[in-house]
Amino acid sequence: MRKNPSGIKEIARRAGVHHSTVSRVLNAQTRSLVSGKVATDILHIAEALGYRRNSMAVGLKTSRSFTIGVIVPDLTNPVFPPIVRAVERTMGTEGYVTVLADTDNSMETERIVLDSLYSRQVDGLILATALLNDDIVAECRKRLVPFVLVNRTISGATATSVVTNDSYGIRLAVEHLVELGHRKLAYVGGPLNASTSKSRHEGFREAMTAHRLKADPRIMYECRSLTSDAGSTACQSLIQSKRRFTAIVAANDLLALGCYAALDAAGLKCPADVSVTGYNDMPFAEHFAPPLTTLRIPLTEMGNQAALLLLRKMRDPKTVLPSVQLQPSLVVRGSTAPPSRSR
Amino acid sequence: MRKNPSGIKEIARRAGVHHSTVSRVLNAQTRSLVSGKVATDILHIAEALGYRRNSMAVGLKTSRSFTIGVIVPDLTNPVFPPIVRAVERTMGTEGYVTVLADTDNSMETERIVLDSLYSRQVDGLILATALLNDDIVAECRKRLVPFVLVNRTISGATATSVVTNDSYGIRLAVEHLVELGHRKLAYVGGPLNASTSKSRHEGFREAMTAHRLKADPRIMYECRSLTSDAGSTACQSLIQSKRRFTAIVAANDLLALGCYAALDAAGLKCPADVSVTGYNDMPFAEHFAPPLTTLRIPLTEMGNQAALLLLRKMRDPKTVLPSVQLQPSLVVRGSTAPPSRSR
DNA sequence: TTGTAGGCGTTATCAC
DNA sequence: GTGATAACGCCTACAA
Repeated sequence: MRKNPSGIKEIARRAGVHHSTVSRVLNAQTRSLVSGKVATDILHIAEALGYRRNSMAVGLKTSRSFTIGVIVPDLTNPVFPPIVRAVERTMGTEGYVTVLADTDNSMETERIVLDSLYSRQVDGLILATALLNDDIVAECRKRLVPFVLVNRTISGATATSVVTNDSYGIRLAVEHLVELGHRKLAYVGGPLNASTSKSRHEGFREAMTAHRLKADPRIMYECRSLTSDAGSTACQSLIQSKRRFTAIVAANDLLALGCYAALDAAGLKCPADVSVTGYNDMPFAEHFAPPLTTLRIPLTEMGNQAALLLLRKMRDPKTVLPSVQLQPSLVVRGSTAPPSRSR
Repeated sequence: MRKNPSGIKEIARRAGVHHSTVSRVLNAQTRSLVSGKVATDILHIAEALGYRRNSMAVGLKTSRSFTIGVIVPDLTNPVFPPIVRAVERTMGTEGYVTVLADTDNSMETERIVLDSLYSRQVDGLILATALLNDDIVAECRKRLVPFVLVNRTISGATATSVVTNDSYGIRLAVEHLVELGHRKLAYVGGPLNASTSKSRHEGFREAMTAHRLKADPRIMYECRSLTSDAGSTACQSLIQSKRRFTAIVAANDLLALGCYAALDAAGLKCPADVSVTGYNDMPFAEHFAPPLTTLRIPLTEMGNQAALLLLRKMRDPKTVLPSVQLQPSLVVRGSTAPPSRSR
């Protein structure tokens, strides 16, 4: 009255061999140690029994779970699904399974999640949640779990990460607007404790300086979150400040969307009165009203690269892997136009 | 030279007790069996050692992994992230971890994924991929894994599922259009092997009949996939057919978006020339040009309910759980208006 | 080429 | 209340 009538022992019993032989056959690497006939026999029996190896037992023995964790701050932010999907797929082809965790932007739930993942013996981690100085990352290091950062990195960039060149991206946006004739550019950015927001912020200032324009801090906003609402609020203040501006550089598509709303509410037309640029080229950005001029970042590519790096790191934890930086590209659509004379 | 110097045995050694005692303390349920003093001692040591229970060992022993799988056809379809997120969160509070799998709409990868999940001893499954008669579902049944379907169900609805009332939703759309004065309604739907598409299709015909209108099969399309491209192609054929219609009922927001594109390409204005309704109220639908009139379905709620049902089923696999049907609600925005005189 | 034996970290069932 | 021991399903020297 065995519980699982399809374990390795059961197969051994039916094949009339010892279960260690079965084990060898069932592992591709050691299969060659077993005589061809016995091997095919065993394979057939296993097939007939619908045998599936018990990964918990394997994991316990080998202390490898073939599981990785990916942690995102908010899956409903359209940036993440393509990344997660790419990671899941790439890892899947190598036999890894992906545990997804959404921290809802909370350090505390991130810590809980991390604990849960550790206790599940994940072989590696992909973090899309890194802040500039991030305790969590420090802890991953201490625990010696291979990990790679994606989208954001930490200060000093001392961990291997896959990010895009954010300051360059913003520079492209600024240049585009300047070429259109804009001189008074406002900036609506995200929280400066994330590398992306920080680099974009800095990129904005540098690009302005490079064009001998002034990055006026009075028309630069730092939103607390990367949401449409936050962008809307910022843009509202901007309008109420009565300072002159003919274009808004937003550090994120959602923020840009918020700007749309605020402009609209104030009776300002985009792009006739005010041009707006976003960042990320999120899905469907081309369908917005107006279609959003923004920076495309290769999300799927980021996911793939991150997975590939993690795979290498898990294979050989000692190697120091180079970080990868991908290039954003400007996608010009309907939200930018030459400045209006009247502003 | 022990490998993991923070296992239950190490704690036992330091506390000068047997490791089974430690085990008892570390399990909330059995803690009361141990004397208070010993218990707190052990807890402290565990804390100091940064002890995390090894779930693989626990799983091997108890044959419960505290892991569930959620399988989606395409994570970049904006319907799924909110569902997945809700599932992950609800399961998380009960100590379960969520493995995400994206099948990319392929039965074959779904089967592979499923195998991988089985071998990981998942305690339950949430499937967002069900087709009307679905081998995969049949297999889950055979394997006796608790599962619940979400969004789509199977024919006969013989599995517990959390879905919305799709035919009712489409009826709302039709009624809205009829009230605006439309009589010639075209329909752009999805593949009929999914319950959602089928119910919406039927809902359309029923609603038309109920209003003494004809659901003209010559202006009803069945797209092969629920993508913007497919919708665009369908709408293109519709336009080229030269048949009269003043409104399009699309069975999905992405299809509706495709219709936007095709109308635009043909020089037709929405809603002035043609009204369009979608389905799902995907994120940012209100930002489209024009803002999309569509049916809102409670995605987060669906995820939560599915998780809750699964939790109950895992607790007691014998109970037959009732399916849940949620109601969609019409969100009227800018893509619908009274029909133009000239059409 | 195949069998033997021990153990991965934990829980469960005894006995003390 | 606590300890001893076996077992979960599998892998892996080592022996034969």
